[in-house]
Amino acid sequence: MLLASEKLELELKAKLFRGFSDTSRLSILEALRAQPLNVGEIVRATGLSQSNISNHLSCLRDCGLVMSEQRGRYTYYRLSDDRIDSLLQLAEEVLSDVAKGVYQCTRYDIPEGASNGE
Amino acid sequence: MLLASEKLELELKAKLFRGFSDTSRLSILEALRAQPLNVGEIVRATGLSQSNISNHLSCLRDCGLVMSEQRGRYTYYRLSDDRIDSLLQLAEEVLSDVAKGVYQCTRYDIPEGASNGE
DNA sequence: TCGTCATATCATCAATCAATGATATAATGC
DNA sequence: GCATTATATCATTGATTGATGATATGACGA
Repeated sequence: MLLASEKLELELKAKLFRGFSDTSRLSILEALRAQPLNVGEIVRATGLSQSNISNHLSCLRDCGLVMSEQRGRYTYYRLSDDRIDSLLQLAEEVLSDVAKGVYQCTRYDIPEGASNGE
Repeated sequence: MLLASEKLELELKAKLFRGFSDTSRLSILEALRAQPLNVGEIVRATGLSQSNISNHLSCLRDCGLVMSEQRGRYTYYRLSDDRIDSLLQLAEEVLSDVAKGVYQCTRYDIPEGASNGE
């Protein structure tokens, strides 16, 4: 059984991870790893729709994963902290090493450029 | 725009994070951080129902976050890798430091020496 | 073999979530 | 002011997900 404070911690942690748990948000985060971008740039980088991006960005902001800054009519977004980058990095390592099973589950056979390019 | 292989990587990463993105699963993982436990012990540690736990455990196993080992009629579960622990650790640090906003969103009123200033 | 304990699975229902298209706001330049 | 561009918000819809209770499986001891 959990104390209220522990429960709250769990909820926060879950919320944090939920920020990472969607491919659209992940691709936004990946785009932002390199540099801050405005929304239009993110749209172009990810190929997702503007409203979709905008929705996810506000989710990411709520989760504390990104910060935004207004410049004229552009809104620039960046990762809120280096540790966000570290988390993504660590996840990659875990994936490539530990979760071979996950890879196998969804193994693909892509010659190259197969599957419609989107 | 993403290549197919990048898209797959994103999906795997999202799947990995999804394992962490639910309070029930997180409390299971937290329980397992200290030591391997069987299902009944996890049920007692978390206060969740047996079938709920069992469902989440199979999800966690599929995601590669935990491994199971049969011993008689008990099934013991443990974290599949130290980096799972590191991820949880890092998430805690990010939370306590970066995501003050998240804390504020859900501020609670713990009497003793809880909140840092601001 | 029978009864019991430990765990897994299944079906169902409710809740949450993501994508979309339409529209709103707000800054800019003419 | 008006048109344009950049971004945010909203409502709707479909999909995914989590909790639950019931039941199934499988190991163990009597």
